[in-house]
Amino acid sequence: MDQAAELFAERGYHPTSVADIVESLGVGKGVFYWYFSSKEELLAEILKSSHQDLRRRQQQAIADEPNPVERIRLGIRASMQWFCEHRKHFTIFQFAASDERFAPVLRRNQEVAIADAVRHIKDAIVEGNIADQDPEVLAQAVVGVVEQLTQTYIFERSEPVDRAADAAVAFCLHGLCGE
Amino acid sequence: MDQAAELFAERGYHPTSVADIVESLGVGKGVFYWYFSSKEELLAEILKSSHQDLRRRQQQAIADEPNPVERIRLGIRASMQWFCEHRKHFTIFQFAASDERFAPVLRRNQEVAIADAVRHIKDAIVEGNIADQDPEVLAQAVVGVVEQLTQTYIFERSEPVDRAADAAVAFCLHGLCGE
DNA sequence: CGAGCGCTTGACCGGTCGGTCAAGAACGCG
DNA sequence: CGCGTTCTTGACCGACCGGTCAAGCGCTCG
Repeated sequence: MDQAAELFAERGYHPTSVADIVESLGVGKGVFYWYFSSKEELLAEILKSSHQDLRRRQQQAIADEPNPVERIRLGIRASMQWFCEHRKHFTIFQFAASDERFAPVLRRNQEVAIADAVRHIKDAIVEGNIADQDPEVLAQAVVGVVEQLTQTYIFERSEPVDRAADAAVAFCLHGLCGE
Repeated sequence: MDQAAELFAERGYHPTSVADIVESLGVGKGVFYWYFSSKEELLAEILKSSHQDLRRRQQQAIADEPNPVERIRLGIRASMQWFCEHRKHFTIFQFAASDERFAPVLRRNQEVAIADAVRHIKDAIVEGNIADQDPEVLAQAVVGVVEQLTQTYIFERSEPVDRAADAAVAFCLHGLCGE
């Protein structure tokens, strides 16, 4: 499944044939259809498992951190680190978002991620560290910043994750105006 | 070309055949290859012209506005308005970003958009309305926020553009912490 | 009128794709 | 060893795709 993700990311979903996948694995075509009912199901499975993996990483990173703002900072950092290590999944996510068959799966995954973020934002609002605005809007905006900076600075320019993560955190906390 | 964009957005690039496109136009296949050398060139052309259209809209919106922060606000608003009216192009952009053949074109387009934003951010820094940080990072972050909020609130939840735009502007200016 | 050219048609081609299936290998078990 | 189950193979199928091209339409201009 990991090998298939690699191929999907390199060449795109449609241009990668089932024949390509099984060949790169050195197995016959039958074995593919023994474990997956279709090529479509394979991609859905990749989407699901990578989302779980990212979420696990976020939870590990913020475990036991009492300060909610610090949890957000660590979550952003962990997410960017994960994308850096799993660049291929980023491309796959982008494709999936553009395909009507996979967009719903992706949307549900993102709803979970947003819900996670919302919890910490609410905590921070209660503690008075974050202004009292709609937490979901804030969470969506944070996700947007993280994805954009990840793509530009980590993938396209290969800058260190730390630098990009610090920039993302700084913007998310204080926006254009600074503190 | 507009009709083709519609189909690409609805069904995706690969699943939309040249036969589908010419059929929906009620013309023969030959006429397609008279005007475009390939299906790939058609998409590249769509990418190019829609980028120009969006940029024109931004420039119209901010024309004659002396205050750089206000220009940024108007630019964000105009962009979200444009995406709202050209939803199909948003989906196409997403697909293009996931395909190695089109990603370079898209990247150049985005570089232009970022450069536009950077100019106004620099002006605002000079005037002291925006903190003195790397303007390009700020511009990238703004783009991320705009794209994410557009997708979630305008496309998925059909909220009014004004509300989404106000939320984007508020976040971009002051981040999580508020003013 | 008719020669030439820009434009249009749609049958056709070579090739590829997702998915099937009959055949059999590998293995556990009595 | 014989038998059933699980897993594996790769040739094969029908469908479809991007792209070509010989043929023809209709407009302009001499």
